[in-house]
Amino acid sequence: MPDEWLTIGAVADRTGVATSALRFYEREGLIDAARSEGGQRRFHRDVLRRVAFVRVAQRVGLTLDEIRSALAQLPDNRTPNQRDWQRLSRSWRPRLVEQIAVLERLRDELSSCIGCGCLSLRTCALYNPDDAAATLGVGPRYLLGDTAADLPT
Amino acid sequence: MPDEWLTIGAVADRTGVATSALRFYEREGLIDAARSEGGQRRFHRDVLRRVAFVRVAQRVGLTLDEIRSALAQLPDNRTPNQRDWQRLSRSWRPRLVEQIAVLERLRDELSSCIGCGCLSLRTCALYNPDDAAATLGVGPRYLLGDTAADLPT
DNA sequence: CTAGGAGTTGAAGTTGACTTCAGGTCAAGG
DNA sequence: CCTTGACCTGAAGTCAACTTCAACTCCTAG
Repeated sequence: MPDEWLTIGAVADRTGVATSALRFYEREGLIDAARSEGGQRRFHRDVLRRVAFVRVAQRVGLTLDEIRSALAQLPDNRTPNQRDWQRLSRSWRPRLVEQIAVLERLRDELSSCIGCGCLSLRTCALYNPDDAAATLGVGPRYLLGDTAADLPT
Repeated sequence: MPDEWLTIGAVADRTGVATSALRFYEREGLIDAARSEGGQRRFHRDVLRRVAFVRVAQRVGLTLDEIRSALAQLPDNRTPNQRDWQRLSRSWRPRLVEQIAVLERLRDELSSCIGCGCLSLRTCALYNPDDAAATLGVGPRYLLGDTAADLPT
């Protein structure tokens, strides 16, 4: 146990993460802690960076499961350095880029759908997200069961 | 009850939404259904459009609560027409645009953070999302508790 | 030395959006 | 008429990511 350990409250203060969440993270194997003689948690300073990593990863959209896997790739024989953290977080970028693309597609489909009487066409890309770009002709299913009579004049 | 009602199974087939979800939506007041003599649900064709609306709204990121509120603005004395649906879905666009902006900001901060040794600076915009652009000087809190000694050489 | 704020545990609760289950009833084709 | 797949209900379960609770114990400032 290093000379300058942190209590759970100190970690909570510094990271802005509730103590209950920190205990939860420990149970989930995302962080770990030594114990005082009396059984209280004593955190190494490194935990601050780990917690920060977890929170940012969550913002990117990773689940705790995925975050745990990512953290497992850190070296366990030494304190992770800048390059270690970089390697992990660099892999988030494609994911973000993909998420942005999905939302942009949705935004654009929404526009064209507003023009087409939103949700009233069998082949509406909005309601048929999976193959929006690919299958604009005839889908495998008549999505809304509309007939030509349903369409606005 | 119109001549051409739909059973719950038919609605499920046409919309791709499970019967259990449809019953749930009815309980939640998102859709409604008449009943047969024997007590089985009989849906008007309009429900297809409503269900489609719900699913697309979910993709946009609305909660069922919000969707219920949106649906409440539809006229209840007549079948909603194209303009009615348009009005509702048009309001989604700013929301989507905002979501996209958030992700783009995150993406860009991630890039610059990779350059700065991700998660190691007190003022890291990544970990301090709320006022990322505003407070690049001195934040109200020393986020990670890092000192100059922690920074990579 | 002691008060009381900080920390401990395991279990249960929360939220959202459903799904699953048990134990029935309905209804349409043969 | 009968079978059988579709449908019914209310209650309970699921999942993720925590929070809350009760009933303690620790530990440090005064």
